[in-house]
Amino acid sequence: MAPMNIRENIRPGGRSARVQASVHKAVRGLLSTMDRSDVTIPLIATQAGVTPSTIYRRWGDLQELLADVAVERLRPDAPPKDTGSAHTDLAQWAEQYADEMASGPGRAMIRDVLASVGADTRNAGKCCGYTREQLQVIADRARERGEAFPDVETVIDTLVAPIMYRILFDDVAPTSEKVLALVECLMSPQR
Amino acid sequence: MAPMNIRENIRPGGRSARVQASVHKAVRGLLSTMDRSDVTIPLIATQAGVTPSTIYRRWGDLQELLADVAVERLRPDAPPKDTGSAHTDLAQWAEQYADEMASGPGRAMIRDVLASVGADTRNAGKCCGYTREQLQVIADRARERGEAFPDVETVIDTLVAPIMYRILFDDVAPTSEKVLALVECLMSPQR
DNA sequence: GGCCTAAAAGCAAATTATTTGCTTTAGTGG
DNA sequence: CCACTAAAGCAAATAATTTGCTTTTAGGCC
Repeated sequence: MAPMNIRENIRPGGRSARVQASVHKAVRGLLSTMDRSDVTIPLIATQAGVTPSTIYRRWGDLQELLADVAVERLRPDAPPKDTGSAHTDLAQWAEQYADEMASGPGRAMIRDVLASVGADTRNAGKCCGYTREQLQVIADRARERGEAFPDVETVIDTLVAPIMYRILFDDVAPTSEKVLALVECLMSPQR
Repeated sequence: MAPMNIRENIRPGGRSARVQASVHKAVRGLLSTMDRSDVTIPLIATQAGVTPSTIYRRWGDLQELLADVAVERLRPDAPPKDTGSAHTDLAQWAEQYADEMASGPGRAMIRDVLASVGADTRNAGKCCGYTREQLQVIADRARERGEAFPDVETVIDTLVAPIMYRILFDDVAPTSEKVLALVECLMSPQR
């Protein structure tokens, strides 16, 4: 009933860390090979060289585990590229964001993250947080350069939210033109 | 493996329709009583007076069934209220939409809908379709009155998407002021 | 280093959910 | 009214999940 929560502080070299790593790796491997509906906890356990009960006790159920893996994969590995101006920084970031999120694996990861209910793990919140951080980097860079740049929350409302909405509900990747138009609308002077 | 798909054409008075109705009713009843993680297919089957295998064969798994029920509950039961002007029509609709979607049951239903993968049932698409229809009614009314009104897709990008994004990823209901500000931005003359 | 402790993992039995082959029933069209 | 088909029931087989208990492991302390 009450699901597991995933501990935040795992000593880096310890057994917990090794188990977590091998389970995550097993999940990634299996998801890349087979249909998600065929991935089960006993299967993952076998792949990871771990007993199923370990996974049940640590993650609670498949959904939480998939969400945990997805959040990690959705974490950006680098700050947005510095292209010389805030406008092009944002445009480039947005195009990449839209592409990644609209891809098959991207969509699956978003679904996994949203489907997990875990009130304390706040998976969806983490993803949103990553996006905010990335946008903040662009915003800070703009300020250093003395360029005008809208509030990060405004960028989320105007640019990120529509991209995500289309992907989630319309099952459509916004075209590059559409994304650029949204960026334009955000960065154009009359704001 | 290959999940069930839910038939579109069920003869109204038939046995299928009765089974569907009693299963849906059982799901709604159970969801209102207990935690969603305690709701299982055997339980629903018992409540509905049906065998579990019937549910498995028709819906495939719990997720698909919950999504099926959720889509039905998310369908608006009436067109948006006619308040005399497009601006107020939209404001009123948006506030109600935000409230409903941000409520506990609303969020749960959205999650259920998004979590179901069923490529042919297109649950999320249906929800989005309902929203479009509602907005189109407001737009048509505006046109009849000779009022200016933005494109429905623009309304989705500017108003609906941010509301939904905040609910899904930030776990926050947009405040009434925020919603009204978005409406304002959409309906203000400089667009 | 060796011992103690707590946390996490393994194991296996019990429970519960899911799948499946076959039978029965209800609705439809001749 | 009878035959046919689609969906439901039933029950046995399989698979997943939970749980109590045992074992291992890493960290802290002499």
